[in-house]
Amino acid sequence: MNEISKHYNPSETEPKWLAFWEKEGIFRFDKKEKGKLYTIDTPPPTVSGKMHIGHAYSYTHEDFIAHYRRMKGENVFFPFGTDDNGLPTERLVEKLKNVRANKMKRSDFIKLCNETLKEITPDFINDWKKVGMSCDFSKTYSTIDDTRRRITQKAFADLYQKQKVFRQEAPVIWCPHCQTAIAQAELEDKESETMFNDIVFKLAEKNDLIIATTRPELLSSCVAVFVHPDDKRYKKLIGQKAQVPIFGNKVEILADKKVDPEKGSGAVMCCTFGDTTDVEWFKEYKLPLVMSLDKSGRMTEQAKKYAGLTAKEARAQIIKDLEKKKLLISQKKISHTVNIHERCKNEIEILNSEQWYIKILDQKKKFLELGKKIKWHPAFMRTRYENWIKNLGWDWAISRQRFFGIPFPVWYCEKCGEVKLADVKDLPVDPLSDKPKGKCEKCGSSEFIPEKDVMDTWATSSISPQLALQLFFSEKEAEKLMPMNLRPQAHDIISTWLFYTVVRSQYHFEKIPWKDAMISGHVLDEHGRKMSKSIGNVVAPQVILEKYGADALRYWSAGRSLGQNINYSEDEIQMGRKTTTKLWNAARFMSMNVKKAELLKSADAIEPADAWIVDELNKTIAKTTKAFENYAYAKAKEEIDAFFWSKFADYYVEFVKYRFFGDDAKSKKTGEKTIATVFFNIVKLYAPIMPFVTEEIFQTWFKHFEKVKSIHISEWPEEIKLKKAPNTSDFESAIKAIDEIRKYKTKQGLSLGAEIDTIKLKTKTNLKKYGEFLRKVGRVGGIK
RNA sequence: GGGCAAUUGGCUCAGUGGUUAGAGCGCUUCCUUGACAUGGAAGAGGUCACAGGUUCGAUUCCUGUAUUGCCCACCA
Repeated sequence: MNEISKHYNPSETEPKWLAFWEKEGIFRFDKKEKGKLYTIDTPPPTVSGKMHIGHAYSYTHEDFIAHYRRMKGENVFFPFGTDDNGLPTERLVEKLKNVRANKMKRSDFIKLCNETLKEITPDFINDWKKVGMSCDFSKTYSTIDDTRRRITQKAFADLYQKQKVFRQEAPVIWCPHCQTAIAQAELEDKESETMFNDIVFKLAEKNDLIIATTRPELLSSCVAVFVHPDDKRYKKLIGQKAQVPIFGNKVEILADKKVDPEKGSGAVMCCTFGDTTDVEWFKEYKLPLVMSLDKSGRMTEQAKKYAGLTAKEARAQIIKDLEKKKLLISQKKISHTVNIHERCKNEIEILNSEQWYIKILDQKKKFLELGKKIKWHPAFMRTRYENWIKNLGWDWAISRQRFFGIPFPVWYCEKCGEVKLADVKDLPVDPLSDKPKGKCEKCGSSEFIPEKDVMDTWATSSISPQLALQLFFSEKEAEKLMPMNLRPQAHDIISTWLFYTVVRSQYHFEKIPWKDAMISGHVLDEHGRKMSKSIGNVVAPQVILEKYGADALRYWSAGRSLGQNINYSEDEIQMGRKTTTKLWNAARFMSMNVKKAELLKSADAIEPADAWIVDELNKTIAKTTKAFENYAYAKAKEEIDAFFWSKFADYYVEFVKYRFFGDDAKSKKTGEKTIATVFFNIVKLYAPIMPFVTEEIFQTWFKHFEKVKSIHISEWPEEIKLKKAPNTSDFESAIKAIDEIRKYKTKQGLSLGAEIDTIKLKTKTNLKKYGEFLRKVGRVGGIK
């Protein structure tokens, strides 16, 4: 066995087993296979070129569970898909190909998107394979493939028939850069500096009213002025009119409690629309709509002489003009937070436009109830879900004025404007190239205008259970499989993906989407800071894989309990690699001393040391199993580590050596069987966390134990029951005696292998029956 | 401003209403022991963020404060 290297080499082993698993279809899903079905709603990652460390962290978490369930004998449905439609893909393609979507022919751009995806997706998915994900990669889906288009459009039709979607002209959050409507959940905050301007509004009386604003360019959209009803300064002005500077029109002064008397001058102009408060006032006081900004962020005709300027240009010009007219009293620099679009980082506007929405505001209570029916791991994540719902202020806008997405299966009657929905059996359709069947149900016209908008990517990914299940199941079967067993994901998308999936599942099936949700935390750098390109502290999982292998990466990933953020730690990854080496060497030790591994039989008469290690193993199996049942993979890892390093390697291996090198054939045989049995179980326990090294060891030494092709479809360890096992209750004191001998040798500067003559030990327990054991293990001539 | 989480030895993390609070890394000393020096043994090192409260007793429960991370609100 000398030819077997002392060090385990993941760069040789990992590709070998990846190829083996693929070739043998170890993780291929077959719905006819025996075992209880366990279904996982795998997150389809957004195609972004490369897997990042956060992906590696959270995806391995769900993979631990998938491995465990599979070894428990369940038929694990663990699909894989990529989320590759919508704005993120457009952004990526624009970046990679150096193009701008709105400067190209729509069809050319879509073609380019499809081609680019074909180019980059296989490599992208490959990273997921390399970390050892046990998904069925033989059949994957893309959120924009034909089947997913059909499912998505059909689901839209379902919502339409159930009156859960509606089209409405209303204020909507708009990204002038992407030139599309976006949803509340797609906003991010950005701290920015701006000028707070005090501007004069003339009153009928002599006094002027000072208004503080950061957005003077919206003066032309000013439809009212608000003050606080209890503000003594302005109380008597309520109901009067104020004159908008430059534009000269007069607007009413109204009172509302939302005004903060402390802020600025305590009087605020309401524009359509500067912010969400404006929208509320617009609705509440039925104010007129005056839009000064168009969809590209330029001033409209409403802005008179400023028309055509960008908002920024107009702001500068208006400030100049106000100064000239002495209507600008003062300016001060302030820092405030603005909303930006998460995909492009540009400031958003609120515009009035016609969009498709999914109704959610009227069902808040229901969604809160549904959240209680899902088991959250960890439990506190539910609170985040609830907070989000409680604070929702908008229905869910799902239409996007973009190109690369799933089209709405809808036309509009040219004469009366009535919606014409596509026939379900014709789906998927593209209304731009396909024509509707039949006539307008309202007016009988047969002239239609196609819907140009596409759906937002969340409108597709929110039905991920169906997108994935229908890879292997019929539509009917898929519906019956709701709720699925598990939704794994990271915590940052509770307010989007998780919430939206609950919404869709309720509307389509009146069910929760899954029984359990496991929520992973984020990866921070070594010092607990967020990883970001600008700080330069980003760690690429590909580099770790190359350097240390997937098992080591996964070991690190199992290092903190579910839901907690983790600091990136090279030390911990090295610890993972050390563990693979240690396992490898334990296997070498076994193979040097055990010709052919055999398992213990329940009738085997074992010795105290054997009984002790089997007993410890049983405890470890019980604790590890319980931990995995509770998604506590970190706890599981800790238990296995403690047993393997501190009980098995540090003690048992030493306990059994003298038997292997001695003449007592029977004792030797029992030791061989015990070490094989215990180590085989250790390898199995580690398999979910470190699938590669455990497979290597299984295939090399333990394959004959079970008639399976891979450790990953072998049976999960169960308690080992032995009829003739001696009582081990006093064995701990024998171990203490060994510790004493070791201590003595260490103090004397002797090697632990050194033979010594006699030693005196003080004990409470009678250790006579362990006399030979202690002498041999401790290499002592005599013990008193 | 609201919410969630975290705060335990130099570092990264476990853990518990009750005798001396654990592990790994790092550190010190020793050991080339017939699996492994990517190893082994022995050891130093902590008033469990801070302040109150509940309790016979709190690191563990409650309240408040501080710091960090995340989510949300604010954006006139």
